Amino acid sequence: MARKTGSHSDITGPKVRAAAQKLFARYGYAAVSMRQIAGEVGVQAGALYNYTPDKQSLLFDMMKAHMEELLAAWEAEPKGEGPLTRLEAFARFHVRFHLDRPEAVFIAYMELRNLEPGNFEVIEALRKRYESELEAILRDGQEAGVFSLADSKLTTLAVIAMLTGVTTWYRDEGRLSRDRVVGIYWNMVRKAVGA
Amino acid sequence: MARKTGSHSDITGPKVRAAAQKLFARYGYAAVSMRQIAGEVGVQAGALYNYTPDKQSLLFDMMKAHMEELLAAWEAEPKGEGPLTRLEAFARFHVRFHLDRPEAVFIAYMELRNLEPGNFEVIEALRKRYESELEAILRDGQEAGVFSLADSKLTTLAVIAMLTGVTTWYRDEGRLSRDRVVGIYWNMVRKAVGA
DNA sequence: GGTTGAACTGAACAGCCGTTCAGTTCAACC
DNA sequence: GGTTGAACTGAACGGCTGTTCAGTTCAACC
Repeated sequence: MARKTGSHSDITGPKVRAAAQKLFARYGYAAVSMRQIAGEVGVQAGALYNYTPDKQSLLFDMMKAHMEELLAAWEAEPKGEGPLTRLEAFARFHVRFHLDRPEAVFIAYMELRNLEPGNFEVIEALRKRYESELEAILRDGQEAGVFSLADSKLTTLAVIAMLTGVTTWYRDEGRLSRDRVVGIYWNMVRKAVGA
Repeated sequence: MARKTGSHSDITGPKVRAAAQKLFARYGYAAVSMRQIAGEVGVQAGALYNYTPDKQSLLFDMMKAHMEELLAAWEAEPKGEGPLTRLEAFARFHVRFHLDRPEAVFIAYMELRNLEPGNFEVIEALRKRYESELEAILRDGQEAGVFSLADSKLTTLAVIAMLTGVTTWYRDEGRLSRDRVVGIYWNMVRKAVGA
């Protein structure tokens, strides 16, 4: 029988994940100990094992959730018609989504090598599925004569690298507003694909 | 009196740096132990301390050397006249330089957070000096009416992110030759800045 | 061929690692 | 108010960490 109050698992569980995300993003997975995470949450290290089977799962679950959220959010995004409109939707969506989750993004790009082989494959597959969304748009636009690309695969990776790079420097208190940054990135992408 | 043969320090020293670079790039600084590095070199862990005062210096010296090599190489690069020519020189140089040193580049971008504060500042300053080289070109081109930029600072970071991204996917055995890749990236940069 | 000293070994140091688990706490229920 | 069980503590496990250092090796020199 589930208790309503007095039960902390639905509070501590998210706290554990939040603490792990914060610390992994700041210091890196390998440099963060379970005791540090526990300290951030306010419990002893042993208590963490009520919420995760091990440290690796903490990383993997967080990365998997991030990638699935990314794919689901893009699927739910209104995309409009035609390659140019869809590319604009993608560019704006990508920058906004990444600006909203700087920690998760940082971890997703930095901690791939700390995943055990089986876990790595899962995340890698999700990442490729996302990349193929952009590549499909670029190929469609290329065939329709809307874009002018030397190589759609290379362009896909170059565009994603450029857009994702926003997280390395953007700060909310900064000189440029979010909307302005999103608009500038979209403009650069548009020009880069020759549209 | 320095011995000519029989002395291994001029062999082991570079070996240590090479092993550290290889392992840091593959598994990350925090995940690599001094015993692993020693094993790669073929000595015991204690012997490493003939070549570095500590593990942190191994990382810092390698990153500092990389950044200084980057700046020196760019300084030595023939740049030509005018913003467009200089931008082309920069783009081609950047991609080529980074393709030649995938491990050092990877470490320089991934291990910043594992630098002690004082060391971090040094590397950060070198990185900013390099970025300002590109920004100067972009501002000159903007003022000369050759480029069309929404924001020179943002464009600087976006261009560098795009160009550096090449190291995440390029493989020598791949579909596209180095020269072809360099040319495609330059073309995307050129279009992105509106030239 | 005896001496020197750079290079290296191998063991030890204190301390932290991820993980386990018997025992304690205490709100929620009967 | 006694019982239950989820949540958590605190100590322990073996093993690994970066670093130190007395002792060994051995090529190069006098």
